[in-house]
Amino acid sequence: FLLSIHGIQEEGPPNAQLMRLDNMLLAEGVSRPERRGRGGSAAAANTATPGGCPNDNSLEHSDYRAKLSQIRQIYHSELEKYEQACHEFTTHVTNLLREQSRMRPVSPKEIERMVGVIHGKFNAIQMQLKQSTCEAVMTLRSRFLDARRKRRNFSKQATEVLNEYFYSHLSNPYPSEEAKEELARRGGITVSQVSNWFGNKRIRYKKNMGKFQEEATIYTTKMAVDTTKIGGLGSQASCCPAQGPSFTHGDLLYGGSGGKAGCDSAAPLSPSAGSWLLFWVLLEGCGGWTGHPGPSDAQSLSFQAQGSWQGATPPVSTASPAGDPGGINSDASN
DNA sequence: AGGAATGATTGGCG
DNA sequence: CGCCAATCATTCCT
Repeated sequence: FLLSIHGIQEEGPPNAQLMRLDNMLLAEGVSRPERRGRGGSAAAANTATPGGCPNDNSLEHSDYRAKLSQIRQIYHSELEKYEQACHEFTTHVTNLLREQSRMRPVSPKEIERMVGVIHGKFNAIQMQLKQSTCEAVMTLRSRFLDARRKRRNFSKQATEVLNEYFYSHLSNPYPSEEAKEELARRGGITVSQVSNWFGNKRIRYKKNMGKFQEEATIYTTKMAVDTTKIGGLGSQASCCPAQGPSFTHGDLLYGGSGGKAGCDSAAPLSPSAGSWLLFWVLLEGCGGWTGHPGPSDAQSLSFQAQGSWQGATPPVSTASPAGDPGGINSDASN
């Protein structure tokens, strides 16, 4: 008899929110499809059911699913508890009123009203439960599904491969789709990870080339050795900084403001380096990355002049770590 | 603990 | 659509 009353707790405004919560819980697979369609007792048998998440074809979120399942379990056990309590309370109050009806007139209307109030209270509690469950799910989602939170550094192999390509195509570090696939394959990562890596690398290299000098020399020399360059001159071909031996970090610097994107804009470079850089610039067709990815993909002169792709970055100069010359590699062999 | 490094995401642009 | 720049969030390193 207790499910006969249903009209009373039809609150207007908060209903929308409740709908939202219900929908979300449903979407997350937290609440069951049938939910509380019927009276209180319906929810009994579902606590332990493990399966049931519909569209969750998870790849590796077993952990996520475990946590979600935990949330669901708590949600249902709480929900059941509330419904049971509601039921008990309702019968209790009903009985009480019925008993009182022997002493004084108690209209059925009054009973109904009472029951309605009780249900309203318990619904409010359920509402809170749903809300907090939603919050928990949201938190969980952001914790597990947001890939940023699961970042792992790439393997040595992957960074090796990527850096190798980057520094050997420094003049135009924009791998084609095929190249990306190849790099992804060799590094054991995905193509989009390769793209991300190059995006990050370009911007960070450009932003602070000094930081990458060592790395650059490492990879360029490695490359040079690897390719068993042309002749004795090969070593210089790897350009200025590749000459690791002469000094630890190339400390040559480059007037930050100088280079503009123009082909022969190398003029304002430091005096000693100017000729070399100009040479390389010309040799490279002065292609900056920013310009055209075009034909400059020649088998990679491993070096390029600064003027090229990062030329357009004004803000660099201040950023350099205290006292560190914004050093770019430039020729220092003399 | 705190900062540097680093992978991923977001918004804007051509 | 790919890129850049800024930003986030985590991991690594001291």
